Amino acid sequence: MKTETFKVACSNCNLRELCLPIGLSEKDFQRVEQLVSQRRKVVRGQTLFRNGEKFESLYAIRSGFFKTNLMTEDGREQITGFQMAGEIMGLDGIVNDHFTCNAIALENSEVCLLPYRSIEELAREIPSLQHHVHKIMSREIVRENGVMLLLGSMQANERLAAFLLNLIGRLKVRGYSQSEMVLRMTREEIGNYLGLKLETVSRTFSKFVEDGILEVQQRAIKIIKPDALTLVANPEICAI
Amino acid sequence: MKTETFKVACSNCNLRELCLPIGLSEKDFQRVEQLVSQRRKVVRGQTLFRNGEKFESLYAIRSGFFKTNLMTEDGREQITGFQMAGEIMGLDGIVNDHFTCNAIALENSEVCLLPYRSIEELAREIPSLQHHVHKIMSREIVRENGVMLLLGSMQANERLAAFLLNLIGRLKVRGYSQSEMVLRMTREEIGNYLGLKLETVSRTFSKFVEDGILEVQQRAIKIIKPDALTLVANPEICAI
DNA sequence: CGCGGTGTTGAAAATTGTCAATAATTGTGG
DNA sequence: CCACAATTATTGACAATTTTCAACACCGCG
Repeated sequence: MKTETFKVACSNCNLRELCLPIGLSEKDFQRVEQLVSQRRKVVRGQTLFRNGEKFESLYAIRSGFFKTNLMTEDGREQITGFQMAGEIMGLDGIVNDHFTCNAIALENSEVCLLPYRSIEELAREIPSLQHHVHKIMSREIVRENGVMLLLGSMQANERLAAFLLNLIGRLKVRGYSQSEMVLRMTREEIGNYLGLKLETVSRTFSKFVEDGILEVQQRAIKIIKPDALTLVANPEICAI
Repeated sequence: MKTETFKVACSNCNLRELCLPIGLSEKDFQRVEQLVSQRRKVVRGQTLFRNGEKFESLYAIRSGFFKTNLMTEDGREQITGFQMAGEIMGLDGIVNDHFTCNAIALENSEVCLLPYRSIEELAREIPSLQHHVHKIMSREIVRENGVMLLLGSMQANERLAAFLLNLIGRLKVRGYSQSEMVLRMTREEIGNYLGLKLETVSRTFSKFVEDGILEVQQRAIKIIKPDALTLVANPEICAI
């Protein structure tokens, strides 16, 4: 639970265009960088923050992979998102000064602490930072809207296809292959996020392999026919 | 599509504690009020804003009732929320300067325009307004997390129970009865929001009536056993 | 090398969806 | 104000998708 302090956080971080607004002046950049003075390592399986805990910082993922989830009292889990490097966690904590979900590392990870009060202060002085914060929150709202569409209107194969395309797209932005990836989560976690049981996820993977759309070796996924996958995820195109 | 201009918007509005931060100084209150200088009437069925349209304002509902939805190209709809007086719409537009969903009035309504650039400016000068904006966005994120739990992990009867309790709770805050309400949406719209077909919604209503939990006359709902409804919505309590 | 966690697959069950008929309600125009 | 049409809601019978339960295979690690 200890938090190490570093001198410089952002200058040498190749994710800064994801975390920070572009076009900051040298001076403003330094002020923001000063704000991001603490990092924390989170080992696989460890909880970064949990429901009910006091909210004081947002967290930017420097490296690694997380899930956020809600747990009901009767033990049901609902995963609300998978987060990768450059993404921000903890926005749910702002409204009530307490986190309302849990964030758990799915691999050994490192996060930068973004003390919320300092962000507010600085955002008042740097308009582009202010707008950036708003955009990050708005983006999360739009993402969740998309998940609602997925959960509310799509079938198992459509959900999984959309999920895989989403993941690979985000990996592509970060410079990874757009055809291959290694999943960080179990079938059960995928199913949980998508509102399906793990067996359904497994079966759907098998069907995609049968159809020659994917190659699957456990968690290693290779997309053979990206267009076919897109077609499954977006039935509207199919209607042409 | 015309927008009328009024002198005073917030002073005489009994929803201001929902829209605006509390504890504003007289001076700051006036500045905020000046910002909210335009209103617009939206008749039942009319679209307030739609996907793709340029984003320039948030909208606060002064009176009436809305739904927001996503439409896929193949004609599928997903309702992402129902909004009532005092609630804010349009947060999805910030990230890309364009709305990503549609807002449709479910009854004759009136909204206040909150020009986004002006909000940003003023938020830089009034910390409590800044924090209030952040809280509104954070609250929306938390709400959507809850919907994900509902859609991903709950069964038809649980979904409907949670939905009804949510609606009646929000109405209660606004001074309405906590046991009776008139729904503003069709069974199809309820089902769409909850990831169910309208027949399933109808059947579930009938079952609740059978069990003596509700009285239902079309859209008029009376909650006879609120505890039983809570029990259906929150199975964890049942596990005691 | 064996064990625990993870993943796959089959068969049966359950929930929800689909299709269809009917009823109730609301809106519209004469 | 009434009649008719259109929309909305209810209910039944059957179908489809997904879940449940179970058995087994695979992988990584101590």
